[in-house]
Amino acid sequence: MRVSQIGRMKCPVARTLSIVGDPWTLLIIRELFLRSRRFEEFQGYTGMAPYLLTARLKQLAKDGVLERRAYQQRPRRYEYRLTDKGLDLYPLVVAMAQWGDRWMADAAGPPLKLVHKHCGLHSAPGLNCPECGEAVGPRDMQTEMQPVMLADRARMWKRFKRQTRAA
Amino acid sequence: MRVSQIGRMKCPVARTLSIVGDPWTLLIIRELFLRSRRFEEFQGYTGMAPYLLTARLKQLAKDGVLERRAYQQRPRRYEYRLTDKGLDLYPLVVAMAQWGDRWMADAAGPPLKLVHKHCGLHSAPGLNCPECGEAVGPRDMQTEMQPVMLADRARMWKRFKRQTRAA
DNA sequence: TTAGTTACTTCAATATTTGAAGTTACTGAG
DNA sequence: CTCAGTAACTTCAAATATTGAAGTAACTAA
Repeated sequence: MRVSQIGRMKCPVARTLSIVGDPWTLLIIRELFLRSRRFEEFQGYTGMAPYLLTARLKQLAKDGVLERRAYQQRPRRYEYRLTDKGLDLYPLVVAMAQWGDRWMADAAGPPLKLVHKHCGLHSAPGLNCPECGEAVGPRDMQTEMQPVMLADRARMWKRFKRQTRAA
Repeated sequence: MRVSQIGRMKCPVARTLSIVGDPWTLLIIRELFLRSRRFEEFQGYTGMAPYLLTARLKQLAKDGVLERRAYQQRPRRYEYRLTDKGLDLYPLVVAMAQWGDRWMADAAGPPLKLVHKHCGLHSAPGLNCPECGEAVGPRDMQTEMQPVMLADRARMWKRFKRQTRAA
């Protein structure tokens, strides 16, 4: 299977990966949340090749994660901004930031602080149940694959077994 | 800059990306949360080439995200399990699943349901402030880059400007 | 003896990424 | 009017990574 086919899986994680499952793409999204707007800023702060940056920005615009718009005419210059769809990636970025702080920290301390504007708490937000408010981890949740996903996985498994038998 | 250098940035998001910023890697992690344990399962349910799977599993074990251990001798067979470091990626996976459900859904309905064992709620958990309990989005948080990160970004910007001037 | 299982490895063809350099369309200084 | 500067790209060849198909190793069970 090709990377480009991942989005066809009947799985919400795979579908998300098909759009933001690439390190450069996620760095661009980080930059957008850090308020970078321009091509040059993305290039400078991520270090990626301009060719790749162009390709990724184009794809992200196509996917509706960001919007490209001219911020001046003559010479025409563009800026890039997160759409609502893009802004909704916030939990994903926060989850990455938290994990990095917890497991990849160095002596210099956390490079980034998140402050809740309302209560002033200096700490990263965590996952909570919207009903009872409790903090949740993997042990607290039961994962139930629905028929559509089970069928898709059965199909993949069958295909895999067919292929290995053929060899 | 190369993808392999991303982890050197003084940014928790970049550091996390250096370990799980790859679509195949994240699919493996999804599988682990779906209780897949064996090489064959990863191969079958992700569709990835065995060569790549070997490489990714080796790297993830090296990074401490999962553990490889023999579940039988003669013939020796291995299984892979998330470590605490790996289990702590749960918010990331949940964030991807939620975003996929919200923005990439199709008529068949959500492929995956998460049930909070304690209160029985069928819904995905969201990001909340650990202090005041409020749900938080990008507008509710203030992002403060610390000196170590600002310095690193200044260095990257300078390098970028130097390079473009040279051309 | 033969087929089957599981966990890989090898390889050549194909695709993507990288780094360096070049292009376009302007503005503002001298 | 010319020349340096800026922002946003494009082009290209070389290096690197992925793909799909096939093969291997070490067993077990019929």
